[in-house]
Order: sequence, then C-alpha cells, then structure tokens
Amino acid sequence: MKIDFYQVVYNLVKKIPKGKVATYGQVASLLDKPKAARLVGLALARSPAGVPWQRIINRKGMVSIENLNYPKELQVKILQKEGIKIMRRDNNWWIDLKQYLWSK
DNA sequence: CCGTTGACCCTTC
DNA sequence: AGAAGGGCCAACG
Repeated sequence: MKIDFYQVVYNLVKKIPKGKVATYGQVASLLDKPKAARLVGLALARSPAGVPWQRIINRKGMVSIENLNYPKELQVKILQKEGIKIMRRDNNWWIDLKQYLWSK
C-alpha cells in the first residue's frame, strides 16, 4: 500500500510525547521537507482519530486553530490536561516554546 | 490533468 | 521591530 505524505506526518506526530509540543515547521524539517510546513497543517486538518493533533502549534508558540471543527479552547484544554502551562494574551493562547518544545 | 487550496514560514520593506 | 507579501508542495476536485 502506498503511504502518502500525510501518513508520514501522522506517524511522526504520534511520537511526540505527552507534555511536549512541536511546530509545523519542525515536523516538516524532520520529514526532510523544510518548506512543507503548510502541508503538515493540511494533514492535521484531516487527521484520523489517534493522532495528537493538539501538540502541533505554530512557530510563535501560538495556538492557531481558528474556524475549524475544533475550537481553540478545546486544544488548550487538552494541552493543559497534559501538564502544559498556557498563557493568555489578548484573545490568543501562547505556549513557552523554550520550555515545552519537543526535540527528538 | 491542471488549477486551487491551505491548522505555515521566511524575506523584505 | 513589526507588518506585508510571496513561496512552498502534496492532495483534492
């Protein structure tokens, strides 16, 4: 069976441990496609059950989901449950990447 | 098959 | 230092 790029993304994302987060660009780089960050986002938008999509955030450490199936609140809630501290600034949510960024 | 589509990122004003 | 614009590339219709 042919595995497409999306599947590879899912496999990698599943390896991120609880309590850590990764950025879209980071995931793309690990897959040898540093410029495919947007594809990672697309892949996660269609992620099947079992993929911890909530652990992927953008480069600034901000939760980026806006008008999709899941509200930002849900993502934040899950991450907090996993032990991550999240700060609120204006109407956005921020994570301290220095502290929580996953490194292989 | 070809154009469009993005949960992004980097360079340049 | 902050905003804006363009590039990127596989999947989808």
